[in-house]
Amino acid sequence: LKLLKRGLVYRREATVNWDPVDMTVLANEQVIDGRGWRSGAVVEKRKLTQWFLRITDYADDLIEGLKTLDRWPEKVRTMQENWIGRSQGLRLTWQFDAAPPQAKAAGVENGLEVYTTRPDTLYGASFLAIAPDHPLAEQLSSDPRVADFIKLCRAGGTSEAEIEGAEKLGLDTGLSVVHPFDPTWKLPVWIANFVLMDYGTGAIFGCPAHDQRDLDFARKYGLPVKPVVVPSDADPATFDVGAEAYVGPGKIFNSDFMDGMTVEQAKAAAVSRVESQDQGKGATVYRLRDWGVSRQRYWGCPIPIIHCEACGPVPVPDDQLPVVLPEDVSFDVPGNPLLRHPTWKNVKCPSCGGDAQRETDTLDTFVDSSWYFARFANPHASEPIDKAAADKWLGVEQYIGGVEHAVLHLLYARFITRALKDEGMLSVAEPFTGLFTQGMVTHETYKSVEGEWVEPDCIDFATESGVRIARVKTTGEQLVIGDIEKMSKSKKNVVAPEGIFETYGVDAARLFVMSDSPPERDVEWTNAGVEGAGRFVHRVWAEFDAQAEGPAPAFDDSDPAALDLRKATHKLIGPVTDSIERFRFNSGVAKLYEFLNVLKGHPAAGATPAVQAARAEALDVLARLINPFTPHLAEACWERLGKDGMVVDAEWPKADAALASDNEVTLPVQINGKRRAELVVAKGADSKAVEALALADASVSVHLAGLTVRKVIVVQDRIINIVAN
RNA sequence: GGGGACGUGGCGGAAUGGUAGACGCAGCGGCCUUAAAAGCCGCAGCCGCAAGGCGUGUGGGUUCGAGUCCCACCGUCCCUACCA
Repeated sequence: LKLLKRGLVYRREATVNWDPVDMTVLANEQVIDGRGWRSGAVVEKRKLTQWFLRITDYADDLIEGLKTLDRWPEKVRTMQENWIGRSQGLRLTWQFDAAPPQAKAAGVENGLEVYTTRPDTLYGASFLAIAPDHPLAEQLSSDPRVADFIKLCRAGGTSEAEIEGAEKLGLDTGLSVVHPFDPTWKLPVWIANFVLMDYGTGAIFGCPAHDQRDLDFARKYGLPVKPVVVPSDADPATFDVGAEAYVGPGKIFNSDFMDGMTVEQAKAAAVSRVESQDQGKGATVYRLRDWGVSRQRYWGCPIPIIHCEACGPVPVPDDQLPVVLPEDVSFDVPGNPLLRHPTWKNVKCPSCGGDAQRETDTLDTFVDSSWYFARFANPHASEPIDKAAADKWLGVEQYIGGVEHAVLHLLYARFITRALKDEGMLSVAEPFTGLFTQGMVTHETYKSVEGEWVEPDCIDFATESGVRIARVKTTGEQLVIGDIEKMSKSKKNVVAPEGIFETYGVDAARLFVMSDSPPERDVEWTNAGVEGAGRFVHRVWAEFDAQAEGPAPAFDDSDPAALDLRKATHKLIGPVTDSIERFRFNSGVAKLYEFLNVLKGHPAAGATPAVQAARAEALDVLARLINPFTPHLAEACWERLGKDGMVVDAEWPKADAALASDNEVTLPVQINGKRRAELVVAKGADSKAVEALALADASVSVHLAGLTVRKVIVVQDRIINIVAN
C-alpha cells in the first residue's frame, strides 16, 4: 500500500498468458513452447485487468546501479542490462496524407507515431508498419480483410521455433503518410506481423536497406529498397544491398542534408531537424516492461484492495492489515479458490460502507522474495522492517543463488529495495553487494522405449560387451540412457538425499558436492563420487581413532619424521583457508586429501614420542580444518581428542610461518624453455650463485654441449632458464 | 540475430606468465584372505625396449618462458530475441 501511495502500483488491462486447464495466468518463463509448464495445455493470450508494479520508473537507476556491483558476476550484470534494454532514438509522428475516419477513435488523428534508433536512415524509408494489435489496426478491422489478417497473425505461436521460422506477413491498409523531410513523398501504411505492440510505439518505419526484417518484408511485397548508408570502402554509385541489409557504420548518401555525414552525425542531425519541425523528440526507450504481479492463485500474499462499485479499488485500512487468507478452501477444481470461497471476498467498502468485494488475485511470489532479507535483519519486529537492524546488516555481503534468477528475483529485489529506500524504510539501494552464482546438481536421465522417464532408484546397471546397460529392476526392461541434466522432478533424475545420508552419511554427501567441481559449475551426481568422499571420512576417523589417548609428548623437531609431519601440517593451513575464502572448495578438499596421505605415512602404531606429538598437533589442526566441509565428523574427532566444547566454536588454526616455509627449494633448470635438470638450493639464494650452480650441473652441461650460452634467466626461488644456441 | 561462458588424460578437474595433468573417480598390479568384499601398498598423458620425442580445440603472435596474454578460426554450452 505504501508503494501504491507512491504511485508505483497501478491496474490496467493487459494481454497475459492464460492456462485454460489450470485456469491461471502464467509468467513468460512458465510457458514452454507455447504450453503451460504444468498442465501442458496450449496457452492462450487473454486480456485481463491486472496489477502492475512500475519497475520501469527505476530502469535508468537499475542500469546505473549495476556499475557499483563489482562483486557480481559480469554475466549477471550483462543479462540485467540487456533485459532492461535501454536504447536511444527518436519518437516521430508521420502525418497521414489523408487521415482515415477511424483515426480519431484510434487516437492517431495527428498521425502515426513510430520509434526508431536509426533516424539517420530516414531517407531510406519505404513503408510504415503497425502491429496487428495497434489501436489503428483494431479500428480498421471493420474491414473483413483486416479482421482476417489480424486473426491470422494472432494464430502464430510464441515458441522459439515458430518465431524463428515465422514468415513475414503484411497487409497494405491503403492508407499513406507523408515523409517528414519531403512533403511530396508518400509512404504506404502496412499492418505487419513482426511489429510488436508492446515495444516502442507499436509502429515502425521500414528501412529495408538497413534492417534485415524490413528487407525480407520489402522483398516479399515488392517495396522499394533504397540504400542511404555506404561502408567507407564501397562506392555509393554501385553499392547494392542484395539479400543482406547493411547495418554497419559508414557514410550517409541519398539523404539531402545528411549526405556525407557519419551515422552518428546523421542521427543527431535528423533528431534536431525533426524536433525543430515539432514532429517528434529524441527519446530513450526500454525493453523492460512493468511487472505484472497478479496471480489467480491461493498460495500468495493477498493484494490488500477492496473493490467497490461506487468507489472503485479502495486500499484496506491499516488497522485491518494484514489481510489473512481463509483456511477453509478447496482445491478439488482448477482455478482460484479465493474466487469461489463463499464468504471471504464479501466485505463492506472501507470508504462508503456499501457492499464490496476483496481482490481475489494474490501477489506473485517474487514480491515476497524482494524484501525478505530486510525482514530477516529482525524477524521479531512488530513493524515489517526494523530499519535500525536493516541498516546494520544490509546490503547482503555475500548472496548465493543460481544464475536462473539473474533477471527475475535479482532484478525485482533491486527494484523493491530502491522503492523502499525512497520510502525511507531502508538506507541501501542495492540489496546484495556480492553475488555468487552456484551451479546445479545434475544427473543422468533414463527413458523407457515408450519415452517415459524412469527414476535412477528403479534401475540396475550392468556392462554388456563394453556397453553400459540400464534395466528396470523389477521388469528387466532395457532403458535408454539419456543426457546429464539438471535434477528435476519432471525428468525423474532426482536422487533422494535420505538414502545417500543413510548409506554414506551427510558429511560424505556434502564433501562430495564440494570436492567434485568448483561451486559455480554444475556437479554431476555419481554414486562412485560419494563413495570416494565416504572413504575419506572413514580414513580420517581411523587416524583419530588410532591416536593414543592422554596428553601428547613434547615436540622434538630433531626427529626428521616428526618435523616432516609438522611442516606438512603448517603448510596445510594457508591453502585450505585460502580455498574457502576464494570459494575454491574443491581445491581445499584436494589439499585435505593430500595431507591425509602424509599423515598416514606417519602412523600412530609404533610412533616415536616425537611423531606422537606431531600427530597430536596434526589431528588438532585437521579437526578444525575439516569442520566446514564435514562438520559432524569434525565434532566426533574433536571429542575423540578429548577437547573441551565444540570444534565449531574453536579458533581457526594459524600456521607457524617458520614451519610452513622451507629453507630449501627445488628449482627446475630449463634450456631454451625445456626442463633439463633440477637444482636444490637454499631459499632466497643469490641469482649469480644459482646461475653458476646451474651451469656447472652435469646434466645441464650434457644438453649444452656444442651450444653457446646467450643468456641465463634466474627467477628467484622459481626457475632457471638458459638460452643457448 | 544479439549477448555471455567454456574447450587440459578414459572421466570430474589442478596449475599468482615459471617443472602441465595436483586431488579424486574409473583402471591395472601387488599384499592381506581358504575365497571375495573392504582395507593397505604401488603403477598410470601419448608414442617408444630405451635414449628421447610429442602433448592443454586449430593456426598465428608477444615473451628467455604461454594452458594462462593478444589476433583469427573451429567446436560446445548457457542466456536472450521479429526490441525497430
